[in-house]
Amino acid sequence: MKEVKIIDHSDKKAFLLETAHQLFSENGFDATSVRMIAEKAGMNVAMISYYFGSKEKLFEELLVGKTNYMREQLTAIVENKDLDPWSKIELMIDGYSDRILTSGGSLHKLMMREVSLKQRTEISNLIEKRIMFNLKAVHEIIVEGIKKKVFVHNIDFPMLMSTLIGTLTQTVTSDSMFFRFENVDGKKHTKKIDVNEVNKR
Amino acid sequence: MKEVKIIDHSDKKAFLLETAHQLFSENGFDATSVRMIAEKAGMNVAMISYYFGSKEKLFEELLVGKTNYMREQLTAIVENKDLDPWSKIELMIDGYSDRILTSGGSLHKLMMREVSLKQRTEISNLIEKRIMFNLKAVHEIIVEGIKKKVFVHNIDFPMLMSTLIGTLTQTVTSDSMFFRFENVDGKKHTKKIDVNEVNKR
DNA sequence: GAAAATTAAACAAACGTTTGATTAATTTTG
DNA sequence: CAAAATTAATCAAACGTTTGTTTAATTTTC
Repeated sequence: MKEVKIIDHSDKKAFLLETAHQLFSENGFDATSVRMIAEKAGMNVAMISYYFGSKEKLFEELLVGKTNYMREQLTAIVENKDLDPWSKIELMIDGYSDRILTSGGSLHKLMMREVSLKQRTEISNLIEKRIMFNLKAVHEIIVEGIKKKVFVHNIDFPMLMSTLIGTLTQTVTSDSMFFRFENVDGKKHTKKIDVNEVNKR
Repeated sequence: MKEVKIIDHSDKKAFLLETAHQLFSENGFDATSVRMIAEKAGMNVAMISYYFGSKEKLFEELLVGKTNYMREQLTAIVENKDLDPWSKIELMIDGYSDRILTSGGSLHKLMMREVSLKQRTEISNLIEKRIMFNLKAVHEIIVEGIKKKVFVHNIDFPMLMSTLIGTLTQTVTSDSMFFRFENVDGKKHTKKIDVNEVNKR
């Protein structure tokens, strides 16, 4: 009889993914070799091909996995009838900051870097698709807000998003530069200012 | 006899630099091989080592050369006594947009990508040094503006610069995404909005 | 004809991936 | 239930390419 067949090759697979995530974030996709990943994970190189098929596939799986959670969370916020547009926006930004920007390897930085290279078209398209989904969610909220007259109408949506995401990316990417000047008080600063940023619109 | 000498000796070096600039921008540093550069430039691979010593040195020389012009232009603006702070800011942004963002291979994108990888520390530091110089210039203008009471005081400078540069970078990097939504009317749009952005502060 | 420029060829190192063997666990047989 | 067959996981080694760089020979230049 067939009981519960828990072949837990998900443990090692997950660990490989997490290790790759870290290394990709630090060095980028190209400069991270499969041997580096395997070594840091304490496993054999062949396991990467064995589990994922290829280095690119590993990256894709990493991307899909990491963005899935946020995806769910996002749709939940959008479809929640009990929240007004303002709260939705705030919840969204909070979630984004916490989960994507600050989490260990900074997935956001990694994604932005890869999408800026049109070289690996497969991966770029995958990332774009995922980001577009989130953009649509934000767009919906804003449209709803306009309809309910909570927002001033005629917002330049592309520009707003460029500003928002751009600022976040920039802050994460090169805090070492800009914040070498003065009055820094940590990461919370960023989030707050960004909410204000939205408010101004 | 040699009539028109179309091929100037020093031109080849410059041509290599220009070709490398284009390829680096498209594919990134890692994914651009010296053979690609040489082939596209119609020269032998060994010429890169011959002229520059190494691939990294080529990149550094490219960086220094491309940023030097802007550097001069920038100091000229800052030290110009006939300009009020507002004009200076506008001139600066105009110059930046035209020369860095829109020019062929987008040096800006390339620099931002490389600085976000702390991997090649030599190059990262070089880029950071160059950018810091420009930041200081902008900072001076703002300080001057505050002293002359033209700007509202207490500007959060790091945040301002993050917003500004971040937005620009984002727009250049992924216009394909954000502007897939609506009301786009070209690149001029970006520049204008950014000036307004500054105005708001 | 010496110096500089340019070339083809070769270099070791690193890359991602495949292979064939080995182990251990599980399932199928008789 | 034990023996045989099958499966999944893991490994070291090697695969063929490609990488950046160097060498040594040849051509171009002045």
